Amino acid sequence: MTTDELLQLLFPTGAPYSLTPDQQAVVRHRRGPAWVLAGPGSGKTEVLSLLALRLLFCDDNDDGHRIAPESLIVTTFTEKAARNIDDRIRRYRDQIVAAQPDLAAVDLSRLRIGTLHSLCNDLLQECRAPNYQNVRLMDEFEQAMFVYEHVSSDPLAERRDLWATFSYLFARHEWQPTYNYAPSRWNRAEALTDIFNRIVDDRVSVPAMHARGGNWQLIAQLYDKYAAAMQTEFRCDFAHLQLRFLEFLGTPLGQVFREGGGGHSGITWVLVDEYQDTNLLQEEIYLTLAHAEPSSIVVVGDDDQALYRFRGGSVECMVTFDAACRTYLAGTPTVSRYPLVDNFRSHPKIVEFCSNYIEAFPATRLPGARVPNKPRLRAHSSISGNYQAVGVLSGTNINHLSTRVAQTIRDLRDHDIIHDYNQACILLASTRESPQNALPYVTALRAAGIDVYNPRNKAFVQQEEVSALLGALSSLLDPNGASIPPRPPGVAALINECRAAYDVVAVQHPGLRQYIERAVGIFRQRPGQYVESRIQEIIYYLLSLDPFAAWQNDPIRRIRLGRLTSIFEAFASTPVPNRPNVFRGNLRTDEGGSGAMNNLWLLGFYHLLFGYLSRVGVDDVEEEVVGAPPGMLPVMTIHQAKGLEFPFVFVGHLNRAGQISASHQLETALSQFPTRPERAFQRPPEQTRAELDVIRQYFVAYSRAQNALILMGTTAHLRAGRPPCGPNRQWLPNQALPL
DNA sequence: CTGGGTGCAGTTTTT
DNA sequence: CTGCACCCAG
Repeated sequence: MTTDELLQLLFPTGAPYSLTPDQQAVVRHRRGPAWVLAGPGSGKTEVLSLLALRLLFCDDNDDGHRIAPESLIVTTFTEKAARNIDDRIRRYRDQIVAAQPDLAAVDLSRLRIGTLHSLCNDLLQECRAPNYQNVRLMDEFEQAMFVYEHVSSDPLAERRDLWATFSYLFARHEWQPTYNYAPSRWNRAEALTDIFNRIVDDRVSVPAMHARGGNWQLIAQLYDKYAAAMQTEFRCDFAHLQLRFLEFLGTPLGQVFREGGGGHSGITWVLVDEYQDTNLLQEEIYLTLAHAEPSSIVVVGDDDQALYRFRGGSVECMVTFDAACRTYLAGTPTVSRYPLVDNFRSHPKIVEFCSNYIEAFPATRLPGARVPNKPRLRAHSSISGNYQAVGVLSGTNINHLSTRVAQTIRDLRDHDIIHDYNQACILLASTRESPQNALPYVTALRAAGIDVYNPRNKAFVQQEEVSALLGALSSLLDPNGASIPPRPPGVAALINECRAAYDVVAVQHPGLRQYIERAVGIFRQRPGQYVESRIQEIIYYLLSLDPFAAWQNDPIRRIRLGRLTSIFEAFASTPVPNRPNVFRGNLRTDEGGSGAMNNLWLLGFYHLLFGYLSRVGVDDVEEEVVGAPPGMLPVMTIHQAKGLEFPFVFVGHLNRAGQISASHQLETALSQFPTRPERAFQRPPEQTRAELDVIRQYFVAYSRAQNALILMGTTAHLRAGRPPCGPNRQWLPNQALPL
């Protein structure tokens, strides 16, 4: 099948939808590196999927053959986006095979498609990479626990003067450089975790840190200790997973994987979606994979939609992709540049608004902020009509504003402008239901009789079954609550909340209460001893008793309890240093015979487990289906809405200024030790980077809207004139919504 | 509409 | 402690 035949099959003449010449150019890309600059709603994922299909099914490729599925890597940043590409490829494949049954021989199960993390994990195991055998991959909580156990109590990490250099890693109320003591052990563990992840994601040279001496040398020593502990304990974190893969690519085995030989065909094409969220480590992986000529690597992204700096994402990788190719690739590669500027999603006024917005800020014109000479977006959707597609909704204060928003959405539904509440969406920086965040909106909406769908409200631990199980465990292991730490207050409050939740449940379920009382009695008779059972077994037993057993029949409650169990599992599986085969899950009773566990153990239990739950917050259960259930109005974070679209989009939190965060400061500090100096970026100052991050975040929010975009702000928000509202407010519509 | 005093609350995102 | 939101006086 030729490319022309493929396109004719999928988009027959006269069909309502066909590819534009710009899109076709990407699908027909022949060889070498390609840089696809895709604006919002430009069909970038579609184009990338079609390119993959062309490579797999068409025989008019550069070398006149179809690409073997295992020679093609298709990857992106989030699970959701990866599934999206996978679904599209499979759906089109069925159409192709229906028309040409002989193409059923193309085995898509061998296609390497997924997030980079999952590909690294799968490929390292498939290739039996020696540096990644029998390794347990740690999630964020396990990693922090691991650092707590193995690094944070090192005398080097207890030096106050060390932390004075990194004071920005601590919340103001946690620790300040003026204190005459070091930050708490748990705070140190979290700060070290941040630094270690950055070192790996940003390709920081640890030898250069050693050579610098002083505090940098201390950090380098602590990092080495962490890396060594992971080796001996057979653990790996997310960042090191990718580093292991990069190391593997440099070995002889890895070279066979890349370039073929011994029955393998090698990797010939690398397609990357959401490239604006790539970091330096990932960049090096992609370009190492594509190193050999003709280096067919296709990256697709929008530098204006970069959202993930906190995770090491460097928009500079997208902005300077041409320079990266010259650094890493063999020969002198020509980078083909494909702008996709046609927007198929939004009303022309919204498209114009978004273009004006992104160009209104002087910061976006600084070198390095955006891809040079990027063309403006062009409206190309079927949505039209001469109505006010972009408007402002304001109020004197947040409650007044929320009431008007709720009333407006109610009116949209009552007048059948939308047929279901899930055709509208409220986008906020944070959907936590606290007074500063989503609470006023959610309260006003519920008062107006609108059901709200807000799964990312961090309310997980507030759910009855979760707090009751935590409370039951606390009551079993610490019957009088004697070991509850008074500080930090948030942790103590959470523990007491959970115990109160258990008390309520215990009254109605004598079986549960009796089991716990019996267990306390047994512990009392065996002071100072290790207990036969581990904490996991106690939890499974508790789950077999009512009300937990009955709650397992409710699908949502069962998922919540499952999630809590896996958090316990992470907690319990952390090895205790210098004690072979002893884990946090092993229990030892108190010397005094009080029925409680060993006091030190309990402090860890409270500080680590409850501390984690109270500080980080765990999101409540989310539906697998994207978008809100029928009849419910979604309240979402902007990150969550990435890649989605809604007819009516309401955007709030227009007062969020660009705050310099720990990420920005760590990024600056570590950039003095580049592993690859030729890829060290000339970045704008921190304040400008922070401002650009906010501008981009709200660009994502605004470009979600199909039919109408409504900006929500109090008069004070709108007057403050900070991004995302200012400083040049010419782009703001001068007409408020009538109400 | 703006500036200042008072009072309250206390990041967010993912693998 | 700081920084914001809100309210009120001009």
